[in-house]
Amino acid sequence: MTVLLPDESRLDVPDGATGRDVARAIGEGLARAALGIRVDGELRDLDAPVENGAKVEIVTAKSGDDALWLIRHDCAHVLATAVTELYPGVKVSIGPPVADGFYYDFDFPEGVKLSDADFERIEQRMREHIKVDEPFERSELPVAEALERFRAEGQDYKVELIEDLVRDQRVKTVSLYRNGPFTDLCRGPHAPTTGRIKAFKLTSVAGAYWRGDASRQMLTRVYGTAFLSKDDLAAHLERLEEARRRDHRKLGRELDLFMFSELSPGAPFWKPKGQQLWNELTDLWRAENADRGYSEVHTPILYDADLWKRSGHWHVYRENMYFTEVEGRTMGLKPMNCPAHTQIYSSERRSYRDLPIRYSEAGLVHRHEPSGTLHGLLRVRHITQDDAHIFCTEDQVPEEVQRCLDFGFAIYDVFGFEPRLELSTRPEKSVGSEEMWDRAEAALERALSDRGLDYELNPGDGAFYGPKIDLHMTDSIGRSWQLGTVQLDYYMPEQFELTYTGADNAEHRPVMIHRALMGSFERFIGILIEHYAGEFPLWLAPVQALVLPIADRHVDYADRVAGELRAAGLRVEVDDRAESVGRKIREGELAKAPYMLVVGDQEAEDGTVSVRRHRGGDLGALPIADFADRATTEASSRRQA
RNA sequence: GCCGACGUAGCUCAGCUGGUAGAGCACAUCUCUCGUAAAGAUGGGGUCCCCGGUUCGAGUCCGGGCGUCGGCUCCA
Repeated sequence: MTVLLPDESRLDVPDGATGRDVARAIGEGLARAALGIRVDGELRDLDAPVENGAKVEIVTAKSGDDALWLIRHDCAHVLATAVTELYPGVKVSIGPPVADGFYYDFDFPEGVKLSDADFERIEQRMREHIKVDEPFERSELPVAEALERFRAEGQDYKVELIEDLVRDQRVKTVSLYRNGPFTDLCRGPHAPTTGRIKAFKLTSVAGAYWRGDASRQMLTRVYGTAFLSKDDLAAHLERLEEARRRDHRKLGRELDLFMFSELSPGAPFWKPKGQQLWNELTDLWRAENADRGYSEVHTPILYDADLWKRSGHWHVYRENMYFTEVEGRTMGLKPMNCPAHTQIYSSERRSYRDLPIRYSEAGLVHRHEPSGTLHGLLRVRHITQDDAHIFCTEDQVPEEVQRCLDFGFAIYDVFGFEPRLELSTRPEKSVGSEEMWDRAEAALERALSDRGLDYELNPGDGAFYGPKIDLHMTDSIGRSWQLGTVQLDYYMPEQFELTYTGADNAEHRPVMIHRALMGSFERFIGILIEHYAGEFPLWLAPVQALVLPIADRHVDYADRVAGELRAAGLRVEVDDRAESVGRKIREGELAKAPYMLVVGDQEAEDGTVSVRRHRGGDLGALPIADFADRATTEASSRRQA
């Protein structure tokens, strides 16, 4: 028979040939290096047979993700091997490869608690299994036999998995993989032997629900990662270190931006420098909203529970809201701004001539996020959304949605974020007619396709009241975040009986578009801190220039310099402590001050400043006015170079 | 909320099997007046997260709570 190779050439191989046979036919070296095969796009074991006419690609260490997937899957099995040996009576469940490594979920016997202190012992045992290079042997077993086997071993989770396979997919046989003493129910594929794992490390231990279901057994998940070379592992650990170095919680403390108190979990306290950052972002937000036809509003945070009953939040979201009694009335803190904006909308009679009406608000909402989910600025209970609601006619929806997307792109562009779009459609639990949803989804699709935008489809992931487009972006170290969302809403206008008078002099229902682009100021700033590693562009930097007098006699001149620069609109501080210049520079660098201006006898005499750029070193002396020009020009352009 | 770990000075952390708490940095005072990443000396500073228990005695052991961290679930 014949197989097709990636370079389009054909290769004749005997009938019934396996991937290994194909590799061998190409070259003995390739066969030795092979980890698996990709047949017509499907990843398989190296020893799996190939079909006549199939496209066959040999996966080696150079194959990137495929190779990593295989050895990480292998490594998960090796982990389970070591754990089952070291902890008799442990039950195994599943152990897949994931984005940066793999995990395996275990159910340890009563009384056994695993912690990362146990990793060394487990890793040692894993190394032994890798060193002896145990082959992964695949076998097919009739379902009945497999069930009997795992029942006898007390492996309840495996039994459940097989039972589900029988029920959902009507399988007759299941595949098992054995490596050394360990046999696992597994679909595969695997690399030929454990020895192909060239570098691995267990990274953390955590709880995880069996099958992701919070009502079921909590298992112990051990995370690890594996690579094809020690260098790759080292590079990965270096990346993790980089992420830790950029952690906004650490930088927030070091740069004096914000803090938290045990007395108000999930609610940041903004210190003067952090507030400065916040204000700059607010200025950007306000200017852009004004340019794009939004009217800024400001609404209360506390409302009678009746409002929440009407908006539906009481029924769906009560558990996550904060309530208080006020003179016998139940009042609730708003978890969203939309009901507030509907109040303004419906405070007057509206004409079709008024639409679209666009209300923007830096809306303060409170959501009782579960305690275990709080995470610095990225997951808070006190949330300031860059919110807006657009009330428009059905016909205006596509254009308004496009305007929202353009707005989002413009904001992200300021920070150099690359956006990615997802369209989410009607979920199972939804309100409104089939026809309405079809129209709404079509409107969103049209908004996307008119702009020629690529997007991913998320069927069934929309909000209960309407479909949405989510805006995701990637930061400077490759992490993806969901920031913005543009949602169509046909429900809230109905609930609040919003109307406008049409050209036909009849009452019509407007459509509401909810949109947030940064998501929340808190989260967005957290992401910015990590994106810039605390080294903000000049326009955002809380302190733009530090003036460093060399000796006490230069303080007057330093104050004069600071005064002139402030008059030019720059944020400047003078370090007038009786410390050495070396010390002041060191601390200025650690505080990531964009500019440091050293002034001594020479500068005072010439009316100059010696400019030092953060990370850029000494740039030489400039007249004060020249530096002011340079810095104000730089700060006035928000867009990244 | 669930699983696990952790909570000691402003920060980073040490404190063995229970015997009245320590370092570096930071801070204060004094001396030094300094040219591109840390001058020197002296000193102050603790409800060892909170509540309860065991004990002659608890930072240390036990129980409960709160918070933080890593995950899981959740994010309408």
